[in-house]
Formats: sequence, C-alpha cells, structure tokens
Amino acid sequence: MITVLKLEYKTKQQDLILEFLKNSAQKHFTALELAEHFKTVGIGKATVYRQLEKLVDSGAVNKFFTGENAAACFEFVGNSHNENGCFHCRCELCGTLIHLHCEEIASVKEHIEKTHGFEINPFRTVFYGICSDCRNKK
Amino acid sequence: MITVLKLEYKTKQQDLILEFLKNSAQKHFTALELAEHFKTVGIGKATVYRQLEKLVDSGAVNKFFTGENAAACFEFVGNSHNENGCFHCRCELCGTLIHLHCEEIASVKEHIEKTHGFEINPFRTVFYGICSDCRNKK
DNA sequence: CTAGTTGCAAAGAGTTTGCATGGCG
DNA sequence: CGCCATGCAAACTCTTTGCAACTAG
Repeated sequence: MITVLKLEYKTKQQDLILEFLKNSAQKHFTALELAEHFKTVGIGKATVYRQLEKLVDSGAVNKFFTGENAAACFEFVGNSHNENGCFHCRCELCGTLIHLHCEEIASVKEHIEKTHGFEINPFRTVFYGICSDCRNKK
Repeated sequence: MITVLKLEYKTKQQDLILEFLKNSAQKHFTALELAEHFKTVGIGKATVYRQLEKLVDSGAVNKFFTGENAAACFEFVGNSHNENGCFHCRCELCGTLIHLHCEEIASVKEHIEKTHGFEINPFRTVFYGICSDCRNKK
C-alpha cells in the first residue's frame, strides 16, 4: 500500500507542477491548461508534458481521457490510492465532469470483480450521460 | 424498442461504411484504420470521419476512447437498444470488449439517476479494467 | 563531471474545415 | 434544380522529439 514517489531527480519545475496539482486536489486540468498556467513562470510546454508523464508513472497524478476532445486530463491523487475509487461522470451536453464518491458504486465494482471476473480501473472509467442541470433545462 | 436510424440522405459511401462495421460486429476500428481500408474504394478520409459522426449520432455505431493513444475507436452496436442497457467492459491489456447484461448494474444506473441526478448513457460508457483472462495470466 | 532536465521550435498523429465538384431526392 | 455529401488539401489541436544549453547530484 506504500506508494514510493521515487522522483530521484528533483527540479524546481517538477516541484511547482506537483504542488499546483496537490493544492488543486479534486480538480482536473489538461496538459495544455497546465502549460498555459506555467508559461508565466517560464516553464515550457514540453517540460509540462514530460513532468506529467513522470508524475503519472510515480502514481502521484492520475491521467484519464474524458472523450470530449481527445485531450488527456490530469489530477492529483497522491499516495493514497483510496480503495473506494472515485468515479467520474461526464455530461455529454455541457461537458461538466462530476466526481462521484459513492458506496453503491464501489459495491458494483466489487460485484463485477467477483461475479464477472472483470477488475474495473476506476481511474480510467468515465460514465457518460446527462447531468441534472442539463436534464432540467430540457 | 425500435431505433430509427434516420439517415435521410443515403450515399453509397455511407452504406459501405455501415455495412463494413455491421459485418465486423464486436470488432473496433480507429477512424484512420477505416479511412485506410476505404481508401482503396476511393472514399476520402474526411468522408469517413463525417459519416462516422453521423452513424454515432444515429445510434448505429458506438464511439469510445481506449485512452491508449488518444485515437477514437468505432464499433457497430446496431438498433438493439435494449432497455436494460448493455454495458461494455474493455480490457486494458488485451483489448477485448465484453458485453455486460446485469441487473445489478442496471440498478446502479437507476441509483445514480435518482440520487445523483445523472442519467447514464450505457452506450457511451465503457468500464476499463483487466479481464479475467489477463488477470489469470499474471 | 555526468547524466538527467529544460526550453524552444519543428515534427507527428489524429481530427476538422474550406471550397469546388458531384450525387441524392 | 436545390441541398447535402464528397474529396482533396490545408488548417488545427494535442503531444512528442531533436538539440544545445543548463543544473542537480
């Protein structure tokens, strides 16, 4: 259960990116959004991509695809791979991404694992559908 | 239960693409793979993209992201919109697509709808994870 | 000092768009 | 005939790579 964030080589760029994501837990950003944000500090686009890759490998950051525009999203998950797993819901109309922490879903994860032999990866799985806001608008 | 694939304008390119996907049910292709395949018949890349979009809108074809390389995948799902909703599980290792008909999952769909106000679209939603075969191999 | 990192710009992969031509209804 | 679809190429978006300068260990 111990995640070793073995980032042997430390650079200030790496620190800045990790800190920013850590302080924005539960929020997600595309690589380009991050690149844009760090441009002011003088961190180049390529560095953002390269550091994100390392952070994902280290387990500190989660990478997932929303399917919206083929742009990957990144978000801090830390060393605490919480067993419940946090699922994402993406609204097909307005694009909002909703984080779902729910016992009932965690139990389905378990059900599928035991009964169907399929081990769900909550970090990659995204539920598509219509959010309550958009439903009400209709 | 009848899905009307209302494709008012019919072209032979559209027919070719739909037929090909229908005859390859359970298989998935990227847009570029399809474009490559139809290049020999004289169908342009842009047409493949544009027709795929329409077929997805019509419900005949499902579009999903493997997350592997940010390339979208397409596969025939037909008019069989069974009300239970058939969920897909995609193995991250071997790429197998598993069709899941299960009461328990249908109930979660309902739960999320009622409790979280989010209306899941079973056709777009794909569970990512590791299938039993690949788990056993490890 | 050595090896990994940075930033820039250029290259790549996947997808979308503009526009003139062609085909369905 | 009018309108949408087609095909080509160019444009666009997201991501990766080459390379010289730089920096952590």
